[in-house]
Amino acid sequence: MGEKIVLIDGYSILNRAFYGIHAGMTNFEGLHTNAVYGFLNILLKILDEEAPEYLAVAFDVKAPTFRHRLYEAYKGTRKGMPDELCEQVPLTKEVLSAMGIPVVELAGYEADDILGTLSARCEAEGLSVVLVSGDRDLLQLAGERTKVRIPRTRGGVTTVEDYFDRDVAEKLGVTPKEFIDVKALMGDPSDNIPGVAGIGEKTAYALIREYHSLEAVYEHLDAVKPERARKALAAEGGREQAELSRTLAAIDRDCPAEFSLEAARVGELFTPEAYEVMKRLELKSLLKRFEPGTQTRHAVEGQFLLVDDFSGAGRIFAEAEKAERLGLQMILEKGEILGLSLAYGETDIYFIEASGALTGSWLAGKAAELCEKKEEVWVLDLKEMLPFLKLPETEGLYDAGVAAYLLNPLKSDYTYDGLAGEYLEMTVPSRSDLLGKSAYRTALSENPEAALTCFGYMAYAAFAAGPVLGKRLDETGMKELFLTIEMPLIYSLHHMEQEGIRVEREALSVYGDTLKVQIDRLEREIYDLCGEQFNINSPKQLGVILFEKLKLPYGKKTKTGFSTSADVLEKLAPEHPFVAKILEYRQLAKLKSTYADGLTAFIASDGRIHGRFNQTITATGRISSTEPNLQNIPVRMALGREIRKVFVPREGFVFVDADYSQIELRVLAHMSGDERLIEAYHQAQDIHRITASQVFHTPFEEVTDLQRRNAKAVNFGIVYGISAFGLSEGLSISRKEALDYIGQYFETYPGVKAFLDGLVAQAKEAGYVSTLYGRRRPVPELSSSNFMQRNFGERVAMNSPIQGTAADIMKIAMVGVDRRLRKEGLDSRLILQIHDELLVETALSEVEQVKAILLEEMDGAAKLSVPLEIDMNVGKSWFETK
DNA sequence: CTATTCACG
DNA sequence: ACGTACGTGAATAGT
Repeated sequence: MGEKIVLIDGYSILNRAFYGIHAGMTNFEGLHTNAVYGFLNILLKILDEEAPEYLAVAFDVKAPTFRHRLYEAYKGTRKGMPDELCEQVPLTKEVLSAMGIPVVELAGYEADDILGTLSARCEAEGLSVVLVSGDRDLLQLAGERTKVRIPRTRGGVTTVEDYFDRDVAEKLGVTPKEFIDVKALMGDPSDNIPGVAGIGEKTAYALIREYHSLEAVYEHLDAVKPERARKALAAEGGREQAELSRTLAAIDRDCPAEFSLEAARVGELFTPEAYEVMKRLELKSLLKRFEPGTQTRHAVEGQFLLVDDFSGAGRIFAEAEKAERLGLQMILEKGEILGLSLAYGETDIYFIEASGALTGSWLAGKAAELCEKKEEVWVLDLKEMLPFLKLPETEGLYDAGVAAYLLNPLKSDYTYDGLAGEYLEMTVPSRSDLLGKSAYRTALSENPEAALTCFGYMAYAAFAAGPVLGKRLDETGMKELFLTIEMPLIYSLHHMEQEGIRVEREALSVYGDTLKVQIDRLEREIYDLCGEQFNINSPKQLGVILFEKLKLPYGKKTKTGFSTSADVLEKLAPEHPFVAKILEYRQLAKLKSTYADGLTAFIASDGRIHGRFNQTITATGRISSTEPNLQNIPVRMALGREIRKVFVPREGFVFVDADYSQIELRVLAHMSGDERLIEAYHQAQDIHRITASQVFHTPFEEVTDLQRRNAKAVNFGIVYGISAFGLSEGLSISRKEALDYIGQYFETYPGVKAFLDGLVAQAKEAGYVSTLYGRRRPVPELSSSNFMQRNFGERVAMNSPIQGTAADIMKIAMVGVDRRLRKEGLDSRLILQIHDELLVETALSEVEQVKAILLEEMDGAAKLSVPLEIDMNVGKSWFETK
């Protein structure tokens, strides 16, 4: 067995990678990195599979080649490459150099020629050769000991087609050498080579299959069928064109490329230099493989077992019961149970498929049993599984995703592959690597091996990462937060999702119809006023009308043109009656599309909307609401607020709504320990008025509305992480005046200033800030070299502990309220949380009891140095609870 | 798939 | 000189 060399066509693989992977991928400095990422993924995959002794990458040089001299219109590789791709070429070369992989280039020749030449030389030395390119032209180089590999990336999944000479013959019906003559006849549209006019791909292959060469085709021209092809070949200049095309298509296998085999010997690829480059490019999922000193572990996927019979399942359940720790994952899709994955040892990883008598509900029952019995069970996304597990709060059952969220709330998701990479130093294929975009059910029948791998890793990642997550939570002081707030909260959120909220479909539809009438009227009026029709919903078209046609003065500009946002338009309204119409149109259009029509689509068959409450989205610890978002139902404007009339309790129930009054400012008072601010809260209800009184040195009763408004804006500013610019925008005053207010505020409340300064200092030193309950938010922006980013980091450092602590308190209250409603056997249920507000659908007979529970649990959630005020309202709709 | 806009706390 | 208030999600247009 001889040695092996892998030769890669750099540009063509970059090209494939560029178009195969979402193009928006950039690093912190804004450099595009998607092609580099894709290139490296393909490179590493090939290296894994081939384990070659030698490796080199060929690139085209941006200069005319011999082909351009022969044929002027020749297009070649580097024409028409987008800038986003061009800029990644030097990055790729940098990575390759850091990995010690030689790059071969030669002016006047294409990468194809280099590959052709090097493969010929290496073959002559007895090596086997692997050529990697995205370009099928290379098939002419396939040989007995030369394999051509063509990777394709589709939807993030890379598959590779492999060709030895016999594969070319088998799949194309021509030999690699004959392939050149096929190209001579058909030309190559991508390189602008026309071939013989009138001969397409099909005919070209048919001719060469029959006659085996261009010469032979012309020797037997009289016999050529069909007639159409014969005429095309015989046409004037046809043969000359074919000869030229052949010269252009033929890869030069003897060009003067400089190459030393010894330099191409594969050494340590995962060098510290390579690690540094990866880090700079922020190719995070690749980073692990480059981490100095750590060896990537590959789990043995072959040991995952698929089980679909009772005796197998029974044996696994029995074994799982004995294990001390379990990773468990129900595989769910569209409300159905497809199966259950279990992992309880490094090699005990199983997927039990729901089929036949081994039903989903039986599996769910067994899974629930395990969760209840076992001391330590780790899962991913418990909330999604609860509708099937039907478990009450269960000790020893932990959500690895939620744990990982606490450890780093900035990640976009908490999927098994990320957990494996981050907490197990293990590179495992992601769902999309394995299954592409196909549904679990489809994958299970069409690609059971990949599906098994995917499902197995889910349970394994939870199983293996669990203890690591637990340890990290301990080390970071977040274990209690996890166990006493986040884990119980999963059940409360699940309950709210199950419960849903009743919506009057008819009333919502009437509301939408009313809006439609108004919108149509406004649309006509707008067209009349400007004398033409256009798409009012298009900021681009609207900008043209406003600022070019009507020549109104434009305020702000966005990256793409004029800003037409509401604050700009409001300032413009006095200039032209048209502007007010636009604002009104926008408002109504928003209400109709997002709320009237949008909400209707979510009304389930039980007449209720069951939205989702997400626990692992926000950077600060708040929950988020989706499908639909029930946390942004209109309330500020009268017309929008009307929509709340369609949210009603079921028969015999009312809504009890409770909200914390200014919880964030109270949290600020407590956390800062500022004595005057604390005292202010003990004195009066109206905190903005008292702030105004103290900051502007005015007796409480004499505070003007303007003073109060200003103080309120400053209070907001403080919570957001104060900046003079922001405050000046918020109040429409000069930066200097804003700075003045801030100065006065800090003079009045020096404790607040010290507190906020301390937060920024702590963030700079430790890299994160914390809430009162130990929840952390990393602030990586503070170490940025970008001024704007750093400023942002400072505001985040000031805001997150405040917003986050308020979120913690609300979570404690929610869990408390939910538990008590159930424990006390009430029919009333918590149905919504809107950051500082809870909505309880309350049985008429339980109103007083529920009010007491809300008050006790919300007030008792935290003992701060200022009182927690709670406002409460009862109503027959969400509109009435104000 | 990104940018813009706007609804909420 | 730089150029934004903090945290979200959904609809729409347009590349």
